[in-house]
Amino acid sequence: MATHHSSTAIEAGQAPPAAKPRGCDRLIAKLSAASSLSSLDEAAAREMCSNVHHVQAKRDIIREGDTPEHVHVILEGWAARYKVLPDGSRQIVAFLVPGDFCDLHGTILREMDHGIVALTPAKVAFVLQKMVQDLAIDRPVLGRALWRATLVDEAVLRSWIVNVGRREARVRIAHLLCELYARLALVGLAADGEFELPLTQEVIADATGLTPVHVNRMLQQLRAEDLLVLESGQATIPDFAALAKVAGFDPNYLHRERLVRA
Amino acid sequence: MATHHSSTAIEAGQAPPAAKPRGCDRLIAKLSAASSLSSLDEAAAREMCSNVHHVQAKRDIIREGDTPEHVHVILEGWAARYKVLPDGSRQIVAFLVPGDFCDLHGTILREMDHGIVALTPAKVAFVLQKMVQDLAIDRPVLGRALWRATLVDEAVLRSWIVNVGRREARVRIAHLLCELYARLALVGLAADGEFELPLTQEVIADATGLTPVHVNRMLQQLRAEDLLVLESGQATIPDFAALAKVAGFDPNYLHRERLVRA
DNA sequence: CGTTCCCTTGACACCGATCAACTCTGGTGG
DNA sequence: CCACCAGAGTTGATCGGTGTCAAGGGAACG
Repeated sequence: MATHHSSTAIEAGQAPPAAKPRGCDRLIAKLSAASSLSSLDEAAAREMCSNVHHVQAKRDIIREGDTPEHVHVILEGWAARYKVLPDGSRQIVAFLVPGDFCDLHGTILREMDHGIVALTPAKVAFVLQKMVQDLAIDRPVLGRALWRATLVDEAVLRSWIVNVGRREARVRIAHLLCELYARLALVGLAADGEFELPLTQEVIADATGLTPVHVNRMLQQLRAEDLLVLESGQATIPDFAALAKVAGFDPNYLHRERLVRA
Repeated sequence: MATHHSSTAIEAGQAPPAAKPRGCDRLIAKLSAASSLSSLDEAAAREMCSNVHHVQAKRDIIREGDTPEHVHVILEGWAARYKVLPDGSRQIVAFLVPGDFCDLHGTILREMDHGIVALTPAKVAFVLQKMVQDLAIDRPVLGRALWRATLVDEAVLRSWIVNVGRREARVRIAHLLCELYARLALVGLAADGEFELPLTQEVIADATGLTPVHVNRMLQQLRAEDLLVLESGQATIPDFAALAKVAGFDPNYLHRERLVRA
């Protein structure tokens, strides 16, 4: 059900009449984070969002082994990259939020080496790979922004390796929360320490390399320390600096030139 | 002590007279893995290797926070990407072997979010970023190969998250060994189950999220199972299929179109 | 009003960390 | 030539963080 993304204060104030697909606003916010886009660039980005599909929660957007013809962009909702092991266990290797690309690498690498699943009902733009390639050539600023997004994704992957490799459970979860807050803030989906967090504890477990049971206990601990408030999919971080300190969170790896907040 | 990279059968058969810097052969082997390079492309790649520096073991090639002016390419020896945590512990997030790029992302991202350290004495090509950028435009096939290399690196990062997140110690190490073998084979530095592995157990520990003590025990176990032979920096995998089975190793994520071996 | 999904709790087992010592090797210098 | 030293590998004893298993509770949904 469309419980997530009830319109926020940020979205309000726009002309309500024309049902303009504001999903792509997130994409544009993200792409213009480094270098501001010209109106032509922005129009091109908007055109990418013209072919929108709705995906149900728990449905795969792409499967491992697929050779996608489109580049997929998350416009609304959450998704996750994941790999499954022979024993059936799952490791989530990235969370995808509005504005994120699922498979920009599909333009160069033939086959998906992992799957992408919708964690909530989601709106996903399907962009023909050819269109992306042409765009990258015709609009170099935009092309560069696309590559930039890929490289930041890579930096996030490195950060995740550190997270699962060297941090203990409680800190690991704290770091994940800090990252999600920072990334959501960048696209206007988090502010004042609050954001929607439509993740089950099992999903968090699969992302942090823990078990759901232990995630539960660690979340309780974070709540007991007043570092986190969770209620019905809404997360509140009362004191971001405090949480960041516990997590050892240094946002430099997100490469936000335009700072959102410390 | 140039103990590593004693000339192999593969390297033999070339004209020995001119001291041609064959370090770049590894680079070319890697870049031509997907699409064969024209002689012009190859010449361009060779030119990238013209400015070679020697780096001592344990010296940083780049530090976190640096804004490099060059793209660095490993021509000989091993290096590692790493991040250090507030408590001083280190997590290695990638191994770099001959043919690998240290910081192709430097052309787009300003600041390094991690350091790169030489694990052995190494030869490193310093290429001006501008040269790389021009090359990527003038020689599109080569430019594409560069991006391809970046995307494969990204796939390897995902694989590492799975490794530290969901595999137990022994299997984790086995998987790392499989990956290294496959990658080295691609550039002609591994064959017949043998390759040089100049890593201390501490380094392996930092890469797998374990302690040196436990790495030691797990390596002993792998040896006791006849899955691995280690002697003075030389690794032998008597039965790759068996090790791959233990590791749950599926090389698809390395995106080798030109298969080296199963 | 039962079913399903998710969160929660407790008892217990175990993998891997920690701490500390010892060996072995190669290198260095007296 | 031998004493010494530093770095790497090895071993054993013990501790603790997470996993595992199992059961119960609560909210949303049909």
